[in-house]
Amino acid sequence: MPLRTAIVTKLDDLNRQDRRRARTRSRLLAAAKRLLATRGLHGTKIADIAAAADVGTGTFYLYFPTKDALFADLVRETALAAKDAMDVARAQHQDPVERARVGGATFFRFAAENRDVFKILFGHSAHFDALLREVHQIFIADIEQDFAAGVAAGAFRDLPPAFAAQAIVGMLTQVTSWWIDRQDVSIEEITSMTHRMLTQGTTVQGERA
Amino acid sequence: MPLRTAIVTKLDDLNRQDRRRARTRSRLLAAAKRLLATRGLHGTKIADIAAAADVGTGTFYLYFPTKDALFADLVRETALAAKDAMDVARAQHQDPVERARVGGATFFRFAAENRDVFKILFGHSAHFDALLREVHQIFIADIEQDFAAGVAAGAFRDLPPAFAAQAIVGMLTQVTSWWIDRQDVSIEEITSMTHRMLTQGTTVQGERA
Amino acid sequence: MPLRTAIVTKLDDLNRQDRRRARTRSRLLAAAKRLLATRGLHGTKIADIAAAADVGTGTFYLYFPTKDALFADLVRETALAAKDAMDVARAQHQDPVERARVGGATFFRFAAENRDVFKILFGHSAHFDALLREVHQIFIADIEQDFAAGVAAGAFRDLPPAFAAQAIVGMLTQVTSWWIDRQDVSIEEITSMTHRMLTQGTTVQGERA
Amino acid sequence: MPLRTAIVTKLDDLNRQDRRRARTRSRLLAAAKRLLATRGLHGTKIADIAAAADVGTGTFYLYFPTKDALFADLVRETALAAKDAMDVARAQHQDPVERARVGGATFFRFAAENRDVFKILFGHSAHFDALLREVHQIFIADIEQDFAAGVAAGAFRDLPPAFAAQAIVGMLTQVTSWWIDRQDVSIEEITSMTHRMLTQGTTVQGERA
DNA sequence: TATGAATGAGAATTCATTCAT
DNA sequence: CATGAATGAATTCTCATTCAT
Repeated sequence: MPLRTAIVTKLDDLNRQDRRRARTRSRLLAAAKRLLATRGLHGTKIADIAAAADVGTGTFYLYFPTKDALFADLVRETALAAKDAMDVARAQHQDPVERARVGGATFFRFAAENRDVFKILFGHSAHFDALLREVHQIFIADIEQDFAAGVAAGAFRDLPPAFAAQAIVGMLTQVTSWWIDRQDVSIEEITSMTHRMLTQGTTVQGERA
Repeated sequence: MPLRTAIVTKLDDLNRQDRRRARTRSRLLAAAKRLLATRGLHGTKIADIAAAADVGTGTFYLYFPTKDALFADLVRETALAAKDAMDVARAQHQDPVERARVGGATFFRFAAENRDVFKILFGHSAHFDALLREVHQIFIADIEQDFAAGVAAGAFRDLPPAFAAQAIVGMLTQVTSWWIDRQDVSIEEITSMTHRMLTQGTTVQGERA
Repeated sequence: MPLRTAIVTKLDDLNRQDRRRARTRSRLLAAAKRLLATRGLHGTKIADIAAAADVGTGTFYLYFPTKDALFADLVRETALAAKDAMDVARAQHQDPVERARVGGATFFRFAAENRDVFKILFGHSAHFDALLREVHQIFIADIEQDFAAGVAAGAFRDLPPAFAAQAIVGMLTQVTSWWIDRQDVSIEEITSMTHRMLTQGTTVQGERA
Repeated sequence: MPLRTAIVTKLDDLNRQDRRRARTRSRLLAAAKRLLATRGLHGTKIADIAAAADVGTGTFYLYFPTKDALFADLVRETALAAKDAMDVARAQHQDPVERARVGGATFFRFAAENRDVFKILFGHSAHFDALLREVHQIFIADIEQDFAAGVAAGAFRDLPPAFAAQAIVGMLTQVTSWWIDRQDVSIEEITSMTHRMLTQGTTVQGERA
């Protein structure tokens, strides 16, 4: 065999190997995505992932050092892909409000196209889903009712109360979660800022409809 | 022993038993609250909770069938207490906006007074919490920056961008989480409603400052 | 109160106490009998027995030192009662064969009247009942078939094969069980004696029909 | 590597794996056999079996879901092996009586060669085995005495009373155990059949000595 | 490289028994 | 006497990770 051919063959082999590795890796990720979305991190065993990806248990460790590492890779890759999509969309606009709008729209669209991972990312990790929903519901029911009354009274905008309640609870809980281990912001400030933001919105009055 | 005395004694016994049981139960809940807040659910062993409550391991099982069950009770009881506090506060007012304000304020105050449980609720101790924060941060950083630019440009209200970003992400993610298993709302509607709510707020323009 | 009356009262009290104790004891035994027969020794918890007897858990220990002790009492009392019944029946007869007959008849009658305890005693203790039956069945099926063929060929007496197979297996297994940790009898002797006993019976030929 | 070789290697691997699994499984069974025979089912811990088989604790669970399952497999496999041996022996003969004889002889021989498992089967190691023996003894003592008297009186064949008592009790108890959950046979029939079988044996009178 | 049997530390869970009331 | 809450030693079982083939 001529030297040149040998080298080319060797390169081909390397490429084939690489492609093979990449394929196995994504099969593992895809299998994990499926299982994690339904069973949660704790409920998903490495052996299950390997079996679902149709590789041996040990093979898993040739691609990921631990289960957590795979999980982290999965989550990070998806988050970065979402961010990229949002960046691309926002780059089309200068206006801050417009940028915010397309950012949000892209986020939602991306979520729709990646339900599995988003369930892991933002939906709560399977095991306590039911509980968290149940607890959220306690607050949401009240807010929904109050919001509907406010709409009827002409005080609140005409948004579906079920939607508004979710949005409000989302803001309250995230802000709480953020604030809870900070010492530098007083609760009064948090209360007042959240109230302004919820009632009046982010945009300056009159500037926009 | 006269009959009357005997009956009273028996009733006393029942009450004593009941009180004793109630005491042990709350000691377990209190101990769990402490441990879960710092070590997370996975990191807290049942034996640890029992030890911290100063009871035997087996005693735990006289009150809760599993660790998850205790966790669920803890979360539920706290949520209901928060709801009660909010109900009391809201009952003082008729005006929908005012009711919303005191509701929120009470929620935040309650969170401040029950940091331990809220830390558990928001998973500030979970195993992969660091990862979820990291990922959230990816989105928040962008939004914060954009929001700051919008404030500078006079488009957005003068709210701290760090706060606003949290509030926005909270709303987006909760709405996503809510919508993700629903078929009956289109993503365009979600996008548009969320945008209106975020930019213009809940209250009808002009009616309020 | 006159002395005499006081003494009588005291005696009455003692008797009442005794009767009360006896009653509680039999309620515990009766409850245990019921539970043990269905769930087996291992599957029956002391707390269950106490609850079924409608007494407190601790009360159990005022009557029996351990679970095994109750079990032993139950079994021994029943066995001795059976033995007594058999003794009474046998005492009516001089003839060895007749004594054997009424002994067996009484044993069967007693078993019929004390199914629960007999299930514990001779039926195999619940947990492995199914397995032991399954295994017995392996042998019994073969023997039953062979026995039926032997009856058809005029070699064996006209007994129901299903019955005969049970009887044969019972003899084989009990003899095996008895012999298995003895060194003083050869297996050839066992084989030959068992065969003689099974084929020719216990009674001397010709003497009886 | 030529395709043929590759395939052969893969097959070899599969066989190797299979053989390895089979080896581990029998080591576990052998270890269990040893321990169960001496310590009984309850007294034998899974960790003990694994240790005795020189494998890790977890390995046990790769082969048997529970201790009971291993026990069941052990018993079943032994019973089937015994049945096979008996089948082979019986196949040599046409005559029903002869078939019965070699069947019994083979059963006994098999028991002698598999004392360990038979000890487990007959519970010679169970927790309350001592109790059951004690109780059996109550009946056996009487029967033994009566049988000896019957032999002396010339009514019963000259069989060792200790042996005969075991054989009789075995038949009685097995028949009882079989009959105890049946509704379709009267106790009088059972009594009479058992008596005929015990006294006259299975073979037709006069036809054989 | 791929495999899957083997590992064993670690956690959950049970329940006979005690004992303060 | 009666009670049933409390105990904790003892066991079972899981599953991430290793490694010989």
